[in-house]
This record gives sequence, C-alpha cells and structure tokens, in this order.
Amino acid sequence: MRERPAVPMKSAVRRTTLAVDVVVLSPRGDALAVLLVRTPAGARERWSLPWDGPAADESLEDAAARVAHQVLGAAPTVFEQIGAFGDAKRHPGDAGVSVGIVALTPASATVPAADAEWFAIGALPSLAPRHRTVVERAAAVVRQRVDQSPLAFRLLPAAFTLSDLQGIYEILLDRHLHKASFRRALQASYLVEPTDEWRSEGRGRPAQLFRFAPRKRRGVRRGVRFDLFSE
Amino acid sequence: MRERPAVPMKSAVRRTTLAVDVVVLSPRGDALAVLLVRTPAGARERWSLPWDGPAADESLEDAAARVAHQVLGAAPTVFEQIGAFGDAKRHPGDAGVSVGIVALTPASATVPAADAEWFAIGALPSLAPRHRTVVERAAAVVRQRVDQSPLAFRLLPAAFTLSDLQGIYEILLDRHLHKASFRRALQASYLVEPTDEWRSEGRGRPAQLFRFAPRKRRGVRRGVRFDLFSE
DNA sequence: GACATTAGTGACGCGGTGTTACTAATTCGC
DNA sequence: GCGAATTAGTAACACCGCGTCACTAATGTC
Repeated sequence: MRERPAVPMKSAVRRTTLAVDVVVLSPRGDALAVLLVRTPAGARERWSLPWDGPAADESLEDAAARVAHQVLGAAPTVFEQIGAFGDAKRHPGDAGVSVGIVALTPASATVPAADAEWFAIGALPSLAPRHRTVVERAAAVVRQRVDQSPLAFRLLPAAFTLSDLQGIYEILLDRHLHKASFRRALQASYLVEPTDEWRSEGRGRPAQLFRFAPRKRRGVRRGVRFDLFSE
Repeated sequence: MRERPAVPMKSAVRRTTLAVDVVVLSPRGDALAVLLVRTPAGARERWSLPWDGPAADESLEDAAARVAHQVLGAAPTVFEQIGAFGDAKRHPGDAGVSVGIVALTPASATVPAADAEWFAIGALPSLAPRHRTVVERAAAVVRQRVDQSPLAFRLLPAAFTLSDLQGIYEILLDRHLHKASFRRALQASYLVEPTDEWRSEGRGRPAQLFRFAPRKRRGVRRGVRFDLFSE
C-alpha cells in the first residue's frame, strides 16, 4: 500500500454563531411535556425552546443550566447533551450552530416564568424547524438513556412507591409496562431498597416506600443484542 | 402555583470559533485503530485528530466527510456524531467549540495521506486534551451503537463469513464472544442470509459466505432493561 | 358488608443465552 | 497416504429472564 503524497491539511477554525437550545422535559399528567417560551412580537413562530449563547468562559452545560433555571425557576435534576445541529434549518436567533441539551425535572410544583408554558410532547405548537428537530432528538435520547442510567429516579422524591416509579418509566418510554415483570426486573437489579414507611394514597391498599440505593452486582457480561436493531 | 414575574429572556447567540474533529476508526489487526495526522512544527503535541472548520454552507457531517476523505483517501462507510465539546480543554486550533464526529471504515487497503498514521486505540500518543476526550467518547459511542444499528456490516464486504462478522463485533466491543451464542442470536435476528459461495481461507474448513439482508420481524416490545445500568 | 380500587406475589411456560461437546472439511507435516 | 492441527458449524443441556394469568392483601366507598 503506497502512501499518497502529503496534501498538508490546512485546518482552520470557522467563525460562527452559537446557541444552546434547552429542552426542559417533565412528566405532566400521563405524558412528557416540554417547556416553551413565548417569542418576542414579530417572530415567525409564537413559541420557541428556551435558548441563549453561552457567556464567556461558560461551558455548554453551565449555559444550559442557567437557561433552564431562569425559565423553570428551579434547577433540573438531569442534563444530557443531545448533539450539535449545524444544518440549514432555521433557528430563532439564526445561530449557525445549535447545541441541544435536554434537562429533566420532576413533576413537582415548580413555578415557570410567566412567559413560559408546558406543552405535551405530542401536541407542540409551530416551532422553528431546527427547534422541532432538537425536541424530537431529545425525546429519542431520553428514551435511549432511560434504561442505561437512573434518569427515572431523579424525577421522583427520595422515597417513592413502585407504582410511582413504574409510572415514570411509562411516561418516559411512552408505553405500558407489565406490573409483575417490572417489579421482578427491578428486584433483580438491586437498584432500590424498601423503607419502613407506607403511603396511603386515598383508596386502595397502601404502598410501601422505596429508596434508590444501587448496589454492586456481579459483572454480567452479555452477548450482542441483535434484538435491539431498529433497521 | 403562582407565576413568577416575567424576566424576559434576552437570548443572543455567541460568536465563537468552531472545529469539526473527526475520529476515523478502523479495525486493524485485532484492535480498533484511530487515524491521526502529524501536526505542524511548533505544535505542543506531535499528533492530532484530523479536523477543520466547516466551509460556508457546509453541514457538520459534510465537513467530517471531507476531512475524513482527505486523510484516508477514501470515504468512510459510517458517520455518527459524538457531540459538542465546549469546555476549557485545549484544542489544537484553539476552537471555542468542537463537534466530534466518528467515522468507521473497513480494514481494507485504503491509502492514508503521507502525514497520517494509524494508532491502536489503547496506545495513543500525546494528544491535546480535548482531542483525547473526543476519542474516548467516540469509542464509547461506537460501542453503544453497535448493537442498535448495523455498524458492523458496513465494515465488511458485501459477502462475508460469520467468523469475519464475529471478529468485527469483538473488535468493536473489545471483548470475546461465544461462537455458538453469537450464531444463534444472529440466526434469530433475520439480519443475514446465506449465499451459495464458500471461501477457503487456507487451512481449516471453508466457510459459507453470508450477506446482510435484514428482514422485518414482528415487533418485539421489550420491558425495561435494568441490566444495562452502568451505575 | 358487598364492591371497587390499588398493591403485591406465586406459578406456569416460552424463549433467549452460556456452555460443553461433538461433527465436518480443509491444510500441513511427515 | 495419513494423522495432527485448524477452522467452521451444530446439537443438546441447563438456566434464567420475562410475559402472562391468577391469586391474595389492604384500604376506601356505597
């Protein structure tokens, strides 16, 4: 294999404009909801994702945390980067490149800013094309990560019932799970431990409260899971 | 829940410099290898990932394809975005933000540029801190995606033996797989179909050639896989 | 006290997976 | 030639994850 002549790579950075687009997600009712902000008068769409450019010496994640806190009035409990979006799709601030970051926050009573509103993820208003792409990818990222990291537990208080936990998983995955299977798998995973407390939720049998307490498991090396192929 | 006073979000894009850092990966020998380029004299490290800023009206993926083609002398068969890296870690071109993109290419006889060289992923030379991060995340992304999309098949010619395929999976995942289990799982996945041809590889029994031919399977809805938790 | 409602468990069965052990077809060394 | 080495491929067993059905348990409502 003969080497090609060295064509020296003339690498040079490109000057561009950058925005951090934040997808704040929260379980509301029985579906995932996105927090959108009203756009200034004159914008092509009436709503957009909360976004901003990072300040000087501010990391992308810090910028996302700042934007989320400003809109939500509280700090989300989970952040995950979605990716960079640099295609021709229009951004509300005409950013050359958007970095999408998804933030998850519990359903508890947070107080969003007056110009912000929750929208069910299946019933969004018109958004700038790039923001629509970012939201779609955010949901996909969350659904992919939910069974690889303890996202769901960060959407619940320290003590929770197994029905609460299953409900969070069902909202995040947008599908029904079987009760017995869910509990058996959870048991085998050593991720939770029971507490002494029970909660009476009105009607029905009181439920035992659990807490998130992952314990080391013997390394289970699995084979290749062809069954996860999407194609 | 009372609404907080509307603090109008003064969103504004940030001017910054952007680079696309490309991690070209290929199975070489029995390990994954990364293609690095020699840096100009005077740089702090002697090697770096191939990178460049996207040209005007060039998408991030297009820029990655251009850079990869220039260094490799051929077009990689798979591209996946790794993410955006905007922290304080140093970049060879002092880019404010790097978008990492991983490219996979078969082991076949490509002709890298004269100033480029393969390095086993476990034995890299000194790299700029951000590039080291990008490479680590690239390997993680590949290992995560390999059993969710047919990456491995794009690293092989159209016709391949099952031993070839298993070898690719073992290199990508960096662990040994059991032959019988691998074949049984592959059979059940309806991803390949046998051809009439057989290949004699010198010593040993000739192997039947297969081709990638995914067929629709009945939708298998699985439960939550707590067993994939990393924590 | 009957009924609805929610929580929690036991048991059956199928199928995927790890493992061992075997058969099959070729080349190499003598 | 002929056995040893080498690689390909399969059969069969045991186990376990998981979907499912059916049941018990504890509360509130009428």
